[in-house]
Amino acid sequence: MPELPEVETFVRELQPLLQGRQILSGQVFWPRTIADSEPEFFLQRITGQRFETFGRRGKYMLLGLSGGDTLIVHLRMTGKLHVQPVATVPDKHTHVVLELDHEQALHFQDMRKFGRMWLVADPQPVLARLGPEPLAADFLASQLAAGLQGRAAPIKALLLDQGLLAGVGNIYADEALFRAKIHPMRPGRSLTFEEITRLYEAIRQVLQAAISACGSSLGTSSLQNYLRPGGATGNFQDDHAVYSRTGQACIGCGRPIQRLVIAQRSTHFCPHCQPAGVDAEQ
DNA sequence: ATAAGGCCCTGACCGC
DNA sequence: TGCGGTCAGGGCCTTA
Repeated sequence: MPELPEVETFVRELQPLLQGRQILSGQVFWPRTIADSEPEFFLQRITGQRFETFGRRGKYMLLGLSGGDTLIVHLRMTGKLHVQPVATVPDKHTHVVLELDHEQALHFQDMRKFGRMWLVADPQPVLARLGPEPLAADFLASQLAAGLQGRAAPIKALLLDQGLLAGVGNIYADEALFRAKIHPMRPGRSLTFEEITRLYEAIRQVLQAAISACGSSLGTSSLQNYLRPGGATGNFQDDHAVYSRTGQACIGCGRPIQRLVIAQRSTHFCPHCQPAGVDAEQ
């Protein structure tokens, strides 16, 4: 599923394909994909604009257009953007097509139909609830500590809270907790500052490493899998220490990786390398 | 204010 | 082979 590293990879790889391209027309096949307006209005407003700038906030793609609007795209679980020849017939899971100049088209494909698009003059209201960017130069461990203060929920659940930290999802929450040697059930408020600092470093390192590897592709089919704009897979799944490795040997101690459900999300960890600790309330 | 559970979706997978 | 049930989960909503 696309998290911060996958969205960052999408933005980086879409830029050379889309920059300067003009939107000539469009079609919306699943109206709910357009989050904030009627599809007719969305298409009428986006037509004629060119892709100019390429950014990301959390798991949101921010595609700046020449008319001053921003096309915001959230891929959620199975969303993908692909640049195709204009003659390519959209498949049953393609919900938005934007016809571009140079005989090309941008296809939004999303088997699960959870993905959303917004066309806005000001992105801020859509992004208002997001917490700090974990890779920003001015993001500090003390901010993470402040966010965890007084929170009784398991640290794994808190890492998934986009208001606390923007961009971490199920995969990188598990990977960061393993690297920081923290049990996922630990209440947020029980973490010492030393542990929070370890977690802060682990989050930044694992996200950066995943970006360098162009993200993680884990699905069993091309519809479910995260695939880059050109259809290539990411490579970071080969470096996962715990995610989707239930029963396999821990890379640290050789004992089997275990699976828990926390906040309705599968959670993978090593009970030996990530001990619950005396402070854990469960 | 936080926390927990439901909902949206469809294809893969499992057991019979 | 066919079929029903379960699982996957990000963000938003409701409820306590």
